[in-house]
Amino acid sequence: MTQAHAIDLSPDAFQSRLFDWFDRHGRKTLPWQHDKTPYRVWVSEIMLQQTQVATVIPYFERFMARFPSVVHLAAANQDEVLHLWTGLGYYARARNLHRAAQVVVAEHDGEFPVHSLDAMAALPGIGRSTAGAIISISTGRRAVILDGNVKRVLARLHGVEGWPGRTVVQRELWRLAERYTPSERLPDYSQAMMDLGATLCTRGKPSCLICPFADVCIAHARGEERRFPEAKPKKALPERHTRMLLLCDGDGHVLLEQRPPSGLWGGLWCLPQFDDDTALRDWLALHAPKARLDPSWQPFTHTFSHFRLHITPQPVMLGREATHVGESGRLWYNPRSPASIGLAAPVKALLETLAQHPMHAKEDAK
DNA sequence: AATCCGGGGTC
DNA sequence: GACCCAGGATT
Repeated sequence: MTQAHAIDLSPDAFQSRLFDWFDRHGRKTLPWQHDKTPYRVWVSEIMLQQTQVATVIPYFERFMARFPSVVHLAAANQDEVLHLWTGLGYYARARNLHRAAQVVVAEHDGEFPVHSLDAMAALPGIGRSTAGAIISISTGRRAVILDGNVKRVLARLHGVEGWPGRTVVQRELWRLAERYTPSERLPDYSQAMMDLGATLCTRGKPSCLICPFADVCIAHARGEERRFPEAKPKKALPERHTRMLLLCDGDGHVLLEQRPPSGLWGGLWCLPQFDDDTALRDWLALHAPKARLDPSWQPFTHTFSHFRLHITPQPVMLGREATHVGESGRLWYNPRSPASIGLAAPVKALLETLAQHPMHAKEDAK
């Protein structure tokens, strides 16, 4: 995690520009933006976790109509809470919401502990950022938020490198969020930061031309808005192995099979595949008992989005003897005069290799 | 401190 | 099907 330059913008100047933008362009009429009680703000914040505003609105209104207060919610059956959540997803949120309501009633006399960030964050489903949002928006007391929107804004503004899941990056973003948070207009500030991220400093196509911070934004100066914040590093892909049978007849034709219409390589033509050498030999014993196995070719790797496939090509020569391979979903392919069919990428590569180095009955393949 | 969990919308 | 989205809980 590094920052190339420090930007030349004091917290005062930052807040001034942000409020000016918010007063003109911020969202102020969302259902949870009037009557901003801790209860209503809490429910909205939980619903909005990992869920977009447009999706949440009708759920929020139904929820408030049925459970107007934390006492109503605490007294409800979990089934009914989940029923009102159906379609919103992440149902653990609803279970935590219900449990937290019962804790608030049982341990806090039905009042959210908004005077303690720690007490708020101790409630099920409420973490540091959500606690800060509830406190700042519903009470106006100074509390810091750092949700996905704020992370994106700050990472771009300061050119903060690294994935925000990493501790050092997270710590730096919290430090910046703390630094810019004012002591006045807290409800507007929290809302403005989220609005900026949600409507202007968006992930895909940020509207830098109308951004109040375009002149001081590190990411914009570099023309690299899309690089911030960095995406989660892709973890090592699972490994799988397969053997691909290059079954060649006396005319140099190769047996192909068509894949099922859906799934991996759906509908494409492919070499017969086997999990291991035994399965391949069993298949040959059944369909081409007189075939001769050549030495297998050098294994190579094909990478999918979700796993890596190690492929060992196994050439097999047929003489003039008859084979017992059915016709359905199979064809004999001539590598030197390719047909117009869909081929899986590694299969295409193997067939091209075969076209350049045809196997002969008495010659070992490479 | 890093990983896990997890559902709908959108392109 | 990949990727995104107002994170928290778990280990």
